[in-house]
Amino acid sequence: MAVVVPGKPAYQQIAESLRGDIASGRLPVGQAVGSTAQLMDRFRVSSTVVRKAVEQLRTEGLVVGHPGKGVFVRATPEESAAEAATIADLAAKLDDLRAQLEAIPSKASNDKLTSMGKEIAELRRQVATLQTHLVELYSRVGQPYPHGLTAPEGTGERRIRRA
Amino acid sequence: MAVVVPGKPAYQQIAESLRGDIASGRLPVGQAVGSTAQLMDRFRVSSTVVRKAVEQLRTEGLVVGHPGKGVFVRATPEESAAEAATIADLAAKLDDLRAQLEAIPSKASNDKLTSMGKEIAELRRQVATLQTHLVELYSRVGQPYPHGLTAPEGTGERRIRRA
DNA sequence: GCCCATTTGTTCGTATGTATA
DNA sequence: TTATACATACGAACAAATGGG
Repeated sequence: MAVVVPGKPAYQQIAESLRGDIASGRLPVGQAVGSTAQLMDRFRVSSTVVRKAVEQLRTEGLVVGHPGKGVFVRATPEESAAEAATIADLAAKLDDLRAQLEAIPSKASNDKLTSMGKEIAELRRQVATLQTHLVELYSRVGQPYPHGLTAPEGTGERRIRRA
Repeated sequence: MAVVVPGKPAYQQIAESLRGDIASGRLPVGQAVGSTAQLMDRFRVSSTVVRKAVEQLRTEGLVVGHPGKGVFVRATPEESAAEAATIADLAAKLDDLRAQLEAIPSKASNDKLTSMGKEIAELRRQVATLQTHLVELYSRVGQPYPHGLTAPEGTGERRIRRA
């Protein structure tokens, strides 16, 4: 029987317990962590404590809740820590995404996909817009935009110009 | 009079309001944000909503609470944005988006184009979701979204022409 | 030192709205 | 429609820390 002991908030103990289950694999990704009622009975606490513990795991990116279905494991603590990080990582991922988008038309050009080329182009424009906004977000937080991540060339005349 | 309107959770609205006050300097670092009772009277909500809003700011690292004294501003959103973990969501969605982009060329080679059209539609939906999260990221920083793109409709090109 | 009001943090119970099955 | 489940919201209570009398 899982039990909470005094000396530390109950919701933190429950969060640590569930976090350990996720890290050890007893709660694999995609598995439901159990409903609020089940966790209440398991740890012998009120609904408030259970929801607060689950909410903490949700903010950590470990679980995700779906109304009417349940709360499911989304990632392990290691995965979540790798995903987290700074805006720099986000910028790098976005740059990779843009590079792949620009590579698509060349691969699909040998086929009769010209109609879909416009769709791809639209996707590229949207990604380029996202990157532009990300650059602005950089300036607002006072961080320098990492190395020579250039603006998209073929999709527009957008120039990344930072102070 | 600060008032919460329906359509969005009250605790989120209050958190955004206080976050904006911190970002604008109306609540400088070291300043008390006001007791729970004061915020209850100011926003006309229950103690639960106030505590949940303050708790969110605390998890964001903007404020720090001292029992018996009060809750005080710890850092500005810009300062806290560097180590903000709220970007984890954005990074995860970018990973999913990139994974689907990698799957496109293979599908174009050994599959029909009909399924590829659905893939493109799904991609566009995810890019739209990404934009939404970027808007949220802006709000967390305390700055309004520069505007120019909202939800995607049709294939109409959106032109981002901001100063 | 002692009491007491204030304040945060935690916990309890309950109710409502919405989404899913 | 009914039942389940999460998210939000209401109110209340207690412990711990702070500060004033």
